[in-house]
Amino acid sequence: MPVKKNAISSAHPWNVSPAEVRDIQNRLRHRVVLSDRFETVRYVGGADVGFEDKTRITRAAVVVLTFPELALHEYRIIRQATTFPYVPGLLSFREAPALLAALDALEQLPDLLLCDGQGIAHPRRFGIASHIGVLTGIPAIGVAKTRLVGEHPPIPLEKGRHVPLTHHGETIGAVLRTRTGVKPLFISTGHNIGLESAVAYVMACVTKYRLPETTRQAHRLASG
DNA sequence: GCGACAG
DNA sequence: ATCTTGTCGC
Repeated sequence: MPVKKNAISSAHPWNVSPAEVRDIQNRLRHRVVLSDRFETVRYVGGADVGFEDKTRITRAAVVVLTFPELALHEYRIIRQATTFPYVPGLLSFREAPALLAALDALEQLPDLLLCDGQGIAHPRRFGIASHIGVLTGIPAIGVAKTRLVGEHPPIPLEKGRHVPLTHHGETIGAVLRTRTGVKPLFISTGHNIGLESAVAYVMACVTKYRLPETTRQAHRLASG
């Protein structure tokens, strides 16, 4: 029997060139919602991507954990040919297709999704977390390990402390210390969630490591 | 023209 | 991201 095709990827073209993708981002950026649009969170998801065969194969992993226990409930791994190069600012066109396919295969969609990468802390305010959030409607948070754009003051060393990340005079995210004395994480709204809530949920998903359990587990599966 | 630059 | 060993520090 034919495999059911991903409803989202079939409705949105991914076979585009680096020249026309910025227009797509500028067209979709206006759909991003910066406030909480969800109720009780029972399942939190984590999404990450890894590569095989010298980046020829994209390996996307999505995990669903119970919240607030953070126990693994379900996970999905999708492998497919890589079709887009890595270009700063265009990450979603390289990684989102496989991630959407993995999300589409889930039995239980998460109430909140933590994505590896930026949300609106992006040149055109449309990083991968926003892209996935807008296309799926799932509240999403951008959790990046390093900065793409923006400036910020020094961050206090204590766990939980955070400072605003600004760009062109506007707050686009927060630089969060998830563990005392450890390199901070760059948090930003992806879609359907406010920044303060995003920071709180990320901290609620952190146990004893710098990265939240969602991203840690997704990363573990995306690597092999 | 010279740097910066998610994963 | 991926290719890779040892090493510094709590």
